[in-house]
Amino acid sequence: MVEDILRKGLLAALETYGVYEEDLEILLEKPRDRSHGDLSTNLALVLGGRLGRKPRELAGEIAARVELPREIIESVEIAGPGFINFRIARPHQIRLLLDVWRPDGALRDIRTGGNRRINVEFISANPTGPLNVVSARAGAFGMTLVRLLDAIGYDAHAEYYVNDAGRQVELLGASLRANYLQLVGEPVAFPEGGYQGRYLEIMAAELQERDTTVIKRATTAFDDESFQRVRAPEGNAEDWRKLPEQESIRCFAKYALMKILSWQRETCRRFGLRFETWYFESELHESKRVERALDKLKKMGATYEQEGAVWFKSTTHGDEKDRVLVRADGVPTYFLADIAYHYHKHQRGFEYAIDFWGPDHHGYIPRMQGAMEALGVGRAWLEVQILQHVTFLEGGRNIQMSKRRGQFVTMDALIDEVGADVAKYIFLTRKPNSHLDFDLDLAKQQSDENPVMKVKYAHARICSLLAKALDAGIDPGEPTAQSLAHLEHEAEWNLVRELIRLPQVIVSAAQAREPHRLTGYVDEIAGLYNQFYNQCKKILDQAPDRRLAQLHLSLATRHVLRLVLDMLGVEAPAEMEKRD
RNA sequence: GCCCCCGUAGCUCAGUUGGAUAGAGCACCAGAUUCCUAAUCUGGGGGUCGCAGGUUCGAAUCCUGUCGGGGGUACCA
Repeated sequence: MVEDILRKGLLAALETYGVYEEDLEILLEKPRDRSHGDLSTNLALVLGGRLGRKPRELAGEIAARVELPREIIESVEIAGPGFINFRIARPHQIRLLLDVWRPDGALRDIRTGGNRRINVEFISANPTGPLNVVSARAGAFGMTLVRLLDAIGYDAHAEYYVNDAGRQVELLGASLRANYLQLVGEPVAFPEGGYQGRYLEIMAAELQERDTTVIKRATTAFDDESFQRVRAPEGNAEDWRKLPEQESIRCFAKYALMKILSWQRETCRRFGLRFETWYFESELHESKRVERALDKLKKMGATYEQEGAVWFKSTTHGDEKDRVLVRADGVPTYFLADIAYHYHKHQRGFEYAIDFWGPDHHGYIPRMQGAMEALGVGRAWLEVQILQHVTFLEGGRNIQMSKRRGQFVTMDALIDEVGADVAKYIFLTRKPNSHLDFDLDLAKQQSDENPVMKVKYAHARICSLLAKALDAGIDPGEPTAQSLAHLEHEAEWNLVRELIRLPQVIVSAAQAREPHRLTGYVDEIAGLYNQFYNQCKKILDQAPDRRLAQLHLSLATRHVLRLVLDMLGVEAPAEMEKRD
């Protein structure tokens, strides 16, 4: 690493001032302004105050004293109030570019995670209806974060938690049953707070028309392992109808759950989301993990009883008030089930867990981390990322979403209308905790206002150029230091400088949990490539040396674009339809 | 009341964890195509970084206060 070489050289130069490694951290950063070189340090500014020296003078002395390999650092300059700027020699920049190109190069060096297992849980929507667009943002983030963590050497595991137990599922069953009874002319009162979406009416109609085949087909959709526990109840809707009310509701609920989960899973698949585990809450109850988690908390002395309920002393673990674990009527709260779930996550061998939650759950963080602390796992084990809401605009107007009223935009509709790629890309242009206005009209337009198109186009352009080269009998082969030594134009070097940042961009995006740095980066690359392409016209007509260098630069650019687009889950097309 | 997020160009947002003259896209103005895909490129105008203090060599960034917008604050799920 160039940074390491610089640090070493600077530290050696600092010894004369009695300043050593442990005294300060040497920061090296890419100056915003290119004329300030490739890397810059503020060290003289920091040290100036401490040593009672004028920063600019000190910088001059350090710059004169520092010994650096000429073939790597071409120049050392002082500038401004006392910055020391370094320029990386071009041959070394080429080495760095080749390092990005090679599979065993820089991208292997950033794999420092030691294969430690990290669980990343996202979406985890209630199984009471089709996934809505809010889940799409969580999906885009979660999946990209998983890939980022893998890229820096962790073993990241995508997980989806299914709340398939409890009241809401019962309510779902009751809602479907009411719809069905209505159809067969035996109307009952619609359950209070029930789910009124059209999807339940349609589901009821299906049950009425083609009972058993529909049920059978739906059941066979769940033949892989993590879904073994999802099964339709015996018989058909007519059988279920005749059962005593509670049992009847349970059958309808089971069926609805199965159907809805199959939709949700299919929607995720269409959106390019792959979960290694779908974790079912019902399993927590059946396996007695909920009780055991409670016992453990009791044993640790973290609970007390009051007014018939069991409370968790979350105030001693950083929460503002204590929370109920078991209600006075003996029913465990969701909080307790969540504790059991996360405790089991830890027991399953994950060294770290990241959860993506909606903004409505941010108040939940202290108690959840507090519970992990009380269980001896430690609060830092669980990291929670809050995803702010997305506002969807159509025709300049806000679309309000409410599941209860059955008025919401589904994730499927979003995929149908704007495409998974565009949706994912737009979601990933903002950091997770800021609000996002998603303009549906704009995303639908396949126009130049659509940011993903610029990047896809740049990729397609490179593919087209390389195909043209092959047609002309020019096979560029692999980039080499020799071929790239013929890069000349400023636009070419601007591109090189950005391409070699890839490893750092990946590391910083992964560590900061900010996948939007990838979209920013890839947009920059596409822009720089377009500038190069426009300024160095007619690549194929150039002298062989120049032509080869430019083709190799194009190959390297394509490599970087593909790599990043893969992480974003966005397709990199070889060609685009020409517009007009 | 308390907690979280946000406030940067006309609009949508970046701003490399405290750096040098605050950037990009869109919109607006002026240009570029006998050319490997113009979904592109070149140039231009446009700012009291909500406001006021503080911390220091240096603040859009950190601290305090304040104003404005959004969300949360259940023995709900």
